[in-house]
Amino acid sequence: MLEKFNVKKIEIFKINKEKINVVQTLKCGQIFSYRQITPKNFVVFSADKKAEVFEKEKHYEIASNNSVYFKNFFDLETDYEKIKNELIKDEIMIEPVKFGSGIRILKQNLIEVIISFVFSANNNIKRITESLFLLRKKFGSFNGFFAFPTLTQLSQISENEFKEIGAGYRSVQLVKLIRQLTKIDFSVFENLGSEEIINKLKNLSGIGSKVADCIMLFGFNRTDVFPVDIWIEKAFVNLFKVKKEKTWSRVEIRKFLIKRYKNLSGYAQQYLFNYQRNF
DNA sequence: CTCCAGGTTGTGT
DNA sequence: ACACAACATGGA
Repeated sequence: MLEKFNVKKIEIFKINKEKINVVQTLKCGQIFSYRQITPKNFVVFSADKKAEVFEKEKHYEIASNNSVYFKNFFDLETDYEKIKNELIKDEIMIEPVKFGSGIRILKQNLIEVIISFVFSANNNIKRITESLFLLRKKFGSFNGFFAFPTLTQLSQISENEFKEIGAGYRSVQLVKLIRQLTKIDFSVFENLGSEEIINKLKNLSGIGSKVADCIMLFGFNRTDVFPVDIWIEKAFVNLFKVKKEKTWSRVEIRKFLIKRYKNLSGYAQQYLFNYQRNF
């Protein structure tokens, strides 16, 4: 019946709550493209795909016509118990890990992550979310919902149109950035070391050290990076017993934390960010 | 009115 | 290499 109209069938799959806390995962700042309908019902958008999440007693029901994509998206294969047990060997991490124990790092769409985190610079989450919603609504394809604009669609957007959706002074950077992105073959990035990719990213308009690290973590799923923003600065001062006379730069904080958490830095960052922001 | 928000950039030393 | 003001915008 549905096939006649070339509509993919909506599938439902379940995720045990041991595996993930969807509320924590969506609200910890890594993703801007979701909506909370009721306390137990969320809609998540990624690129041109959509999933609806229903919280039940002991599991979540995920309804989507891209179930394969979202099974990967929620990062269900990674052994977070192992990661958390390793991290809490550091006493400082015990509370943050306990507080955000259901957080998973989502495997998001690369272009969406890049554009989203350029919007995030010197901005607040409420405004970022609103701007990105308007971006999808005004420039994304509609197929029951508004998809994130493709690179081709993004490259049609003018500086003024970016200003209209609240991008502010980032509008110039975004237009430049998108032009640069169209000339990049990201498939070769997979084989590069993290520092190499970061250097390439930092050459792009609107991308500095922190946004580059976010792209690494949320777009490339590299966990040997540590995005240091205002909240990590606060967490660092509050939780780590460092000399108070010295004022630590973000570069120094990043280096200190990566040396401490190594290839688990990205996970540690999410726990600390979430703890500092929401506790 | 001033300060802040998941910072980056250009310019100065 | 590091420091620092300027940069839109809406909310507190």
